[in-house]
Amino acid sequence: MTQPRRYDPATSEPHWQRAWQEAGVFTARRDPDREKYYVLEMFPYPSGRIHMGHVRNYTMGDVVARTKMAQGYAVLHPMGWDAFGMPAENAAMDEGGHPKDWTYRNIADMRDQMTPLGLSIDWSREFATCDPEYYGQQQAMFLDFLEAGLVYRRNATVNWDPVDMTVLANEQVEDGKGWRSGAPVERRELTQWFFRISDYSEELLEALDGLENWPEKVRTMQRNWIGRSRGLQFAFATAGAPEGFEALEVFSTRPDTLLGATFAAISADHPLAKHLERHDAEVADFVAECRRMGTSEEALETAEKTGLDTGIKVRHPFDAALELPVYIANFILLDYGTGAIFGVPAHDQRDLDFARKYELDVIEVFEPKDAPLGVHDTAYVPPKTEPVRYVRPLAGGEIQTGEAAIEAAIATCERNGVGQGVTQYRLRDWGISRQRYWGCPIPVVHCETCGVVPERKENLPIRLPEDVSFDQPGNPLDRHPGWARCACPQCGAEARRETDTMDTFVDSSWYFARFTAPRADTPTDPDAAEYWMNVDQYIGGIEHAILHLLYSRFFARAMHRTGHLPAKAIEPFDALFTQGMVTHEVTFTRDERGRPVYHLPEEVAGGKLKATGETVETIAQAKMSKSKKNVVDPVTIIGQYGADTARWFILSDSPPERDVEWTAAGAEAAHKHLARVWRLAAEAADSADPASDADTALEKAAHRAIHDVTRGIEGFAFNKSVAALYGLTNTVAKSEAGGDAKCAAMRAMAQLMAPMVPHLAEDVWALCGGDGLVAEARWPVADPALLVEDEITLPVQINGKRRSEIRVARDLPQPEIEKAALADEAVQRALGGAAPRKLIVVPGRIVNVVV
RNA sequence: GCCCAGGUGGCGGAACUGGUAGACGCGCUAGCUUCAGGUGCUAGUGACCGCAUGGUCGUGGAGGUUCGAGUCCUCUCCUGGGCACCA
Repeated sequence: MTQPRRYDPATSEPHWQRAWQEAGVFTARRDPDREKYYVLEMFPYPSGRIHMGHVRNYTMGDVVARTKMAQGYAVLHPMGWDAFGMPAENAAMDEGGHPKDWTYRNIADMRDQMTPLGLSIDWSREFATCDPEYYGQQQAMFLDFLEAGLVYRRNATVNWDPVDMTVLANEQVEDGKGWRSGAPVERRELTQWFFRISDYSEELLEALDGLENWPEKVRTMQRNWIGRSRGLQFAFATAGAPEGFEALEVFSTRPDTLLGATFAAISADHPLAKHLERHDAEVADFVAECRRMGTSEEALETAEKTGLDTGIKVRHPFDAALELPVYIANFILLDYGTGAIFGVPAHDQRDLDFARKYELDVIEVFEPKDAPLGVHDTAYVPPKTEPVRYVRPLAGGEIQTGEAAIEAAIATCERNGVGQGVTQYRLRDWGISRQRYWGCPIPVVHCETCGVVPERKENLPIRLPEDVSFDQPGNPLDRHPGWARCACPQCGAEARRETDTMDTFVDSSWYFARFTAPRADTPTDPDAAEYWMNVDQYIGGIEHAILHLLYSRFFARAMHRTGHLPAKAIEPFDALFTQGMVTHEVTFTRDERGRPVYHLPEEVAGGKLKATGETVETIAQAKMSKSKKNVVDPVTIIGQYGADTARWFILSDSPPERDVEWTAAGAEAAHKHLARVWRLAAEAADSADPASDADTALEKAAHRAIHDVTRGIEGFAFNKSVAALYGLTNTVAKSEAGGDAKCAAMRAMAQLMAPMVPHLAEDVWALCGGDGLVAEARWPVADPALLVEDEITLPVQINGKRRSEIRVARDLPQPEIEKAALADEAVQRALGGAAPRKLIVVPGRIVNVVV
């Protein structure tokens, strides 16, 4: 290739992309002689446009993938599309057209936008979850799960929009109203399909300890989500309750506070509430009110706590004379515990708020060890590990921790025949039914004589019908004139297909396994799965910390149980990295009512609106969103500066796990730096300077960079790698070394930059005499002999404040260091002839003189 | 409301296991240079006091432990993420 005279990404980036493609460097190949490495970024939803968050995610994955390739691994780095979901249906409703066309068009567009980034992706493995070849295999697994007893049906509540006659997602509920209709949302019960993830609660919890290469915060979040708690379950005897409700089962994690109970409360969905509702108009009204609240836990917890006295009483198990009123309350969850609790206002804030509102007693059970209590508006809830004084102890000593008191209380209750200690989990079974079109059909058939019958595997995939319309409310599959009609797989009589489709989380719970054999005619291929699993490095957003990752962990276990994954893959992601968001400045003015009016960056200059000169307000860091007009389109940036500038900037500033703010100035600076590196390479190539004394220093700097950059990449601190490369650039620029030495340093630079800015790295490599493609060059290893410094600087502190420093040989013995420190002028002055009170020498670090 | 993070110069951030706070970059200032069209190079740049040697203060806030705290402990304020039908 003829050398261009300047850095010209518009020409060189497509050139090198063609060269990689021709050499087939990114095609994953199983190679028994090499160790494999599977890098995976969370696959995107095909919205139609890539955004900077994608660029960040895929660039990070690319850095890992390219580094591992250079280190000699057989790398699998695939890409696909999480293609089912509501936006496609919303688009069909808003703009007409078909979700399928919309989705595949978006996929094509996004692939076109991603290609210029020069990612090391093996595109031959690409698939979309809406491909019948994919979701057909998912249906096959569903049948296997069903047979293994991992799937069942039961009633569950959904958000129901009474005007649109449709089920709403939580995000479609705004302030308790449907987002399209504006009608108040109701809770409604439907029979739905569930995966038995709660059977695995304990295992999913315990296995978290083994996930050492996951962020601790993700493990903590999952631990809390699974929510194992030890408590007491027992039955209150009721008085004045309808027949069949002589006992009320309650669960409490704080049985030690039982003597402070002043009321009992049940969920609005509790069988007792449902019974009462049929005979009591007041209860019916209240329960209906509760059901208008929406189904999310957030909605329940933030709503004002309300209740209704049922008139029913329960007898206190340790004081038969004491009767507690039973309330129906809007903050009790049916799905957790037994859907009924006893309230202890003194030691639970929600219970206290409730008690104050309904003028119930507040009875203190324990108080701080050395102070009397007196609960007013704040419940006393010390950590369970803190010793407190029990003034109304159920069991155990007077002063004990909550933990000890709970265990003592459970033991006492069990001995007295009042219930038993049980372990509860917060984790609920995974409801996968969706009353929507654009999802994977659940492959079962409803037959009048045989009941619910699994579809035969040879009939899979059960394809979505193409002739559907979205101009009417409700589920198009339900409305479709012929699709649901079928023959019962068991008796052959006419039957009806299930019209629910699967939650899209199901699609994303096994795609990583499918990538190991994307065209197999079974869900997975045993040999491929054995070779490629597990994912060595998984990278994605922190917003998936709980659901997606927990579901995938469950799915991998279920797949193993049904023979689709080897035992080693039950924890499918060996290492996880959660990246931060890409944010950007938001600029806005205000309208006459004080509401913000957002402006595009190009409409603003110098803090003023170009059109009117009005001063704009700014928010420094906000998640990019269309409505705030602060989206930076990667396609624009690539057109302006090239992909490498976008990649370099997105890696350079912030640590990968933190948010990064996109700034125009930063992008500009990134581009200038890349151009500078290119110039230095060209100068080095042209240099006829002979070898000199400076050559060794430059070689040392290069090896220092090899060490630092490698460490940065391996520790997921790409920003530190970038900083080290800036350092090397400055050193080369100032170096008096000869041409050969400079070329050698620049070749090292090319290798170290290759994972981050692969196109520029090829330019530099070619300019400075590198062999072949840098993409195929072996990763450099630092020579330890070139990393050591002979002399070091030791800071000298006087009373903990830095006052001076001394230069000493690296391995100077401690007494010599002490002598050197005490001889220092600043130390002499501080001591004024006296001996130091104390002398602290931390070898290689610091000297502290205490006077 | 509950759970999980994060707060360091004008800005993004660095600081390994408690050991020189501010690496590296942006911006800014000054100077030099120029096939000024995304210039390039050199030097300086936490705040305050001082002519200077130097000193005082400084990692959201308040306390504490330590020879020494951005880092550990207690309390507190603010910002972000998740909360099971958004993906």
